[in-house]
Amino acid sequence: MTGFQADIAPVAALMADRGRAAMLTALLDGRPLAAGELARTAGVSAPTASAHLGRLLDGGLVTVVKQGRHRYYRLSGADVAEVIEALSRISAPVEVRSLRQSRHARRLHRARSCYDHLAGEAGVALYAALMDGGSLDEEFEVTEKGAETFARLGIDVGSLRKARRRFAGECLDWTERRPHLNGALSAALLARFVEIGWIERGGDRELRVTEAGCAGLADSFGCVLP
Amino acid sequence: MTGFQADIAPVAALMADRGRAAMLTALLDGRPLAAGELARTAGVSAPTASAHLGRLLDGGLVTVVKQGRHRYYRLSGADVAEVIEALSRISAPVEVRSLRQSRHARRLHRARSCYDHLAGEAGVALYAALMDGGSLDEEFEVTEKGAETFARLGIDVGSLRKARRRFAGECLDWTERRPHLNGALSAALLARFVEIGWIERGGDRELRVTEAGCAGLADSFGCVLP
DNA sequence: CGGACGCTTCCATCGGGGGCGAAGGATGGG
DNA sequence: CCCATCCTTCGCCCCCGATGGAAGCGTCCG
Repeated sequence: MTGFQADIAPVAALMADRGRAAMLTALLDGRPLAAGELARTAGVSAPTASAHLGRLLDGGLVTVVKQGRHRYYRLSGADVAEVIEALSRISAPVEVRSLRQSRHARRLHRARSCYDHLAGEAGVALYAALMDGGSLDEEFEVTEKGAETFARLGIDVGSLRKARRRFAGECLDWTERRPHLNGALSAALLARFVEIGWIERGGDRELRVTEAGCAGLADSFGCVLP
Repeated sequence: MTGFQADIAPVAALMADRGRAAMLTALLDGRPLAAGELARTAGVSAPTASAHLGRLLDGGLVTVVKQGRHRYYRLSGADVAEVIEALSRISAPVEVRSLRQSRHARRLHRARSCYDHLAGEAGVALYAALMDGGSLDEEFEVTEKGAETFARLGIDVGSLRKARRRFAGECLDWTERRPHLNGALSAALLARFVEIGWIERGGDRELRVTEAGCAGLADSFGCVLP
């Protein structure tokens, strides 16, 4: 125990900047976040955030995964989270909008936008329902049954297919660690859900499945939300 | 859990300097250290160390107690120690002389010099034995029995009494949290113990009670060391 | 292919913190 | 009463790191 010597100053220095601390705190729950989001969270410009993230990366506090043109950063391990929590315990609490914060986190977990499509528990559940219910096959092609269902919702699968964008695919959901649906189809679904009042947009990526949406999703896709 | 927000950057900044980190690590076991010692530990000048300690004090990571012309700093609580330990876990280990370090700490705990007199477990035990055995009374005066014992050891109580320095008193032992003996008498005792081979001086405040010393202390004062 | 977007690299600026020497208080010893 | 010791304050220098604008690179979209 006593006698173990470690060079804590460099790691502490990585947490000693307000911007980096905000980023690390934002990553505390293990959910990966894109560089741009972290920049907004820290309230700094993109170049500054990039420099900060580079230092955190060098120091081994975070890891990065490239996905398309995004770079998702996450804490490198639970050890790091423990340090942040221990530090929080002896630090002055700041801005007691914690209630708001936690409510926000809970909502993001349940349903959020992944750029233009649905993610979170709801996204994963919908994807599972689409596959299990036979609306999509394993090649992400719309089945006859699926086409019928989508048409009934007012979604023109034919025009979606003409878009250059990928029609549909899997996207690993970061909070659920299970895939949700991607691509033009998924984007069209979310847009339509918002149009017909099944989903409401909140601030900051928040999405909320309405009661009508809950019933509609169950009715159309056999999708039951937790 | 999630949603708790704290301003960790300022506290982390206090640990982000190599010198301050060394000071905090040196204080990890809860033992108070004087500013000068901390300066040596950190390898910086006295003014620099003073500035660092001032910042640590402002930040609430350490507390200070004035004792004479010394200022003893200690960690303000177990919370702080936990942060340092958590940080150590994710930091690169440094200089694996940990065996030496821990041995040193153990020795200081058992017996060390408190400037010119004996402290640590041995110091506390000797003081208790002197009082319990009736060599000193409650006014720190030497009793008849005590005078005889001191004389047999070759200590001239009379000349000690002539010194302007305080003859004897209590000094709170920082590791034991119990008092040990202070003043001219205590200094003379330590000096004499070294002369007659009961105690050997080591580096860095270390003292070691020899086998002869163990027997002699038990014989002369009824002082048994743990 | 051209435009938009996300992110990074390069660059110049600039403020704050670390460093020590010298001097000033405070305390204790003789 | 003077000196030694311990620590702090003051003053100054220096350098690292934070910052954002402009430009470069890869990716996605149409």
